[in-house]
Amino acid sequence: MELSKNFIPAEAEAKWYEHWIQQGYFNSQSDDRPSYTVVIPPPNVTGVLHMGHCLNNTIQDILVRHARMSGYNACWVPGTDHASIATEAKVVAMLRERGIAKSSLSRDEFLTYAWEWKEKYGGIILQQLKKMGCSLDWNRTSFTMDDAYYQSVIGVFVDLYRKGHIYRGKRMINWDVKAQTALSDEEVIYREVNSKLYHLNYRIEGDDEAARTGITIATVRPETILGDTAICVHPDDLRYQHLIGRTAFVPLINRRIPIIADNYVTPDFGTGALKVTPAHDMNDYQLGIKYGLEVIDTMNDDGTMSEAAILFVGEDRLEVRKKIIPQLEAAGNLVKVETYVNQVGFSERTDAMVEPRLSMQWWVSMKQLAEPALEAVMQDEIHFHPAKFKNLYRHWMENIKDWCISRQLWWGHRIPAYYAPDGSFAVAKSVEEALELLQKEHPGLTKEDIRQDEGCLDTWFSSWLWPFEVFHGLSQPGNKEVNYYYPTSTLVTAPEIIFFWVARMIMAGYEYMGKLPFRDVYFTGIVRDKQGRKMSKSLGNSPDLLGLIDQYGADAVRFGIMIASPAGNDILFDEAGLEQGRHFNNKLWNAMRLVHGWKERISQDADGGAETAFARNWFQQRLLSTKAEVAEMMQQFRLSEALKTIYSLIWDDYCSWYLEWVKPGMEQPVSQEVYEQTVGFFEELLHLLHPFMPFITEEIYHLLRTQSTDLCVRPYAEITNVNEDVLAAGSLLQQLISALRDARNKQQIKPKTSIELAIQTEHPEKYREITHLLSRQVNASSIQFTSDAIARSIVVAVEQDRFYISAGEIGNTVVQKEGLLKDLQHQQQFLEQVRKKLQNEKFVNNAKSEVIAMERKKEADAMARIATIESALKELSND
RNA sequence: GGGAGCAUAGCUCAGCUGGUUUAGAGCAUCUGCCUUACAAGCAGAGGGUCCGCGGUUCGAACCCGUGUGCUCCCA
Repeated sequence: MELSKNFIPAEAEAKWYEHWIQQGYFNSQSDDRPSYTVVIPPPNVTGVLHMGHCLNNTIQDILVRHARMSGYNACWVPGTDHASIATEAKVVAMLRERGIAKSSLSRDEFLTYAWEWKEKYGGIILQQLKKMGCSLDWNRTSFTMDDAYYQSVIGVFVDLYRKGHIYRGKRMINWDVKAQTALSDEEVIYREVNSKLYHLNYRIEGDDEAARTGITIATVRPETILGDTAICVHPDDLRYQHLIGRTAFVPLINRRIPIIADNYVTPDFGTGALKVTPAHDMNDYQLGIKYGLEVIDTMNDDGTMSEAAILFVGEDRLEVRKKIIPQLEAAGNLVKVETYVNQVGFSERTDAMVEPRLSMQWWVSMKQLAEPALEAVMQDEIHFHPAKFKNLYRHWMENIKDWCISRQLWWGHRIPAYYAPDGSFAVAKSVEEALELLQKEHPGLTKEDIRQDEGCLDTWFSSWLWPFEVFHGLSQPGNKEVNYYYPTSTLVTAPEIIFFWVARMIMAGYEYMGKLPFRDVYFTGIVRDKQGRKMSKSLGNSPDLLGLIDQYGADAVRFGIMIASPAGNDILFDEAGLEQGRHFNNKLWNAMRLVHGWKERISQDADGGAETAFARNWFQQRLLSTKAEVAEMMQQFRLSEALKTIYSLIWDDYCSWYLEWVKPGMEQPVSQEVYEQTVGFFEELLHLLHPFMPFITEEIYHLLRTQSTDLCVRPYAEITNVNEDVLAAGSLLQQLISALRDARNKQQIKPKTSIELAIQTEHPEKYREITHLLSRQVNASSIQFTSDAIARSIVVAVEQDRFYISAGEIGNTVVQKEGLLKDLQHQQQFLEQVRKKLQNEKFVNNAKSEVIAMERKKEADAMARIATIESALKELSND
């Protein structure tokens, strides 16, 4: 078979993904193996794959593939959430393009269009995950608005309402004027904005000095003065003492408002006098309650001024903000204008400037639900990786606020509350049930008389059920599937959604399943660009992931993103990482080509067997010990380190050392034994790497030799004990080869020039087995043992032994001498440090015996090296 | 204003319970090699007051305190 010079990712990726799917490897059915379950954090149905998804899903795939090969029944559930605000915005945009206004449609008509949109564009992201090699069980694809799921969400609402955890209340909320819906606190993004701080003077009732002077407040939202119902000052503020209790007039409309005192006011901000607008500011609202102030809502749903504003009715509040100033100036109320930078909230979905607003909404009271959820994490029933997120979690859970779950949207789970004409309402799963409930109070009521709440529920109110409802844990309680797969094993997510998703899933898990939803939570970092900026659509710094996969291959992309991403630390995305991944592909490919080429050179009479025994024995142990290390790292979710370890095992140990050691000479035959073992090692390396880079490993696995099964489902073998002596002998050899090569380099001995090597040691048996290896690796024509120094040679010291290099002409004694002197100084300093330790009685008494033994060996080695260097120096001066 | 985190080579970062030949990797740099697996490569090298200052300890990059600088989250 003809092998291409380089690995071609696109072909292998398409081929193997299809094969895996055909074989049904990713489909899980409950059986008697232990389960390893992961539910995907459902991406928005509107979403397309970005770097965050890439990182997150690569990690999940690594965990799932690793579990699958470790004997677990691995199940990774895909799906999407309905993303009510984002999807509704997309649908509205689609309708606009077709010339249809949402307001011209009935709810049902609109939803028909929405489903049409969802079927057509929704879930593109799931197709993209396949490109990355994600081993998801596609038979289980879930959606938060699937029929059964929908009913479960409604059921939970009704249940929580009946338990008293859900209530309806008029409260201050964040209002998105574009989407015309309430937003939860988490959906508001605060940004610094250059604003203007207007100083406005309010006239005061009366005709004394104070009244003539008036009182000056400062505001960045002058249009809200139309809703002012008080002015507040600090009770200790000497400037305003005499005004407390008097009456001021709102400019332009001359509403009479009281001047009150409360220590909420910061005297040194602005003028120290605060205008109070209870309907349009969170804090003002609290003041309003405290002092029984009137609440005047001056804004309509769409952000225009309402009738209550008296002026500018029907005009947008941001327009009014500009237009009101000349009028205030003309009326003599404008004192001055300052520039001012403040934090302003914007809608995460529509980017509209969010208006705090008083509104009737549905709430979940969180305190009781939070308790077991906090406990579970603090008691390590659920493990966070890294654990530092426990602090963050605790802080939030201990200061938890009620959750606003209603949204004034149509796309989503419609709130199951039904109103009678008089405004009384019932919460029930169906209109019939609601009618029954309402009829208790209103006997004559008919179905036609009652109407369902127009709003729908926050998307998170459905996704908090995800870990069990994807297995129908609520819709078919206690079914076989949920019993088997729940609690799930590991949740992989971004720390950004620790509150609105992770915490709430934990609450729902305990509330509805009576059990934790997952045992481990792995928090990924946030993917940033090279300059450390968060990736975002508006910055346009998000690379096109599918383009990168085309360019580098999925394995290289997975490698690139994983190699630089320790758990919980942000990663600066750099294409250099992907390049490294591509180089690694190339390395693997070429190692395969080398080994592959030996197949035709296998010969019964080849005498490679004995010669390479040392190398094979060493690598076997090296492989074993690395496998143990990797297993340990996987256990601890140190995935990036595990990958680095495997990378180095393959590149350095296998390719650079092992293959060079066992490689037959030019045109030389290779023994069956060496060939088999080398291929076997290679397979194990691919096996170890497979969860990280599934495509190339599967491809090479099958190119190496005919396989009875696929790598994808090959189980890992038990890890046996490691022979440390063999490892030590190997690393001694490596050290020796490097030192001799270094000496050759420093003396500028050309690679092609062979040397003669003499070894002076008290333990020649240490080297007997490796002399032929050594001679090949350092290009020595002969190796002998000597009891005396060799004249006119370069001496190299390794541990307590000396190695003399002789070559045709060894030139530069000056360079050699300089090098030796530098090394001598280094060794002496080192020895001094070691001795200082050993002479310290407290050290000798307190330290562990292994540590002391190590120090003694360091001392002996250093002394031997110093002696070697000194004698070499003497030789040089004799010349 | 409240909370959390980070600071290690030119750059990006590892370094788990304090002791592993006076701190590791990748990239970048330098030297020598087109050695028929791989120049997307090979063999080597240089490069660090582990942010400053105190402390605990026989021993600190690691633990404690403090200062400085940066980042994030919440209001």
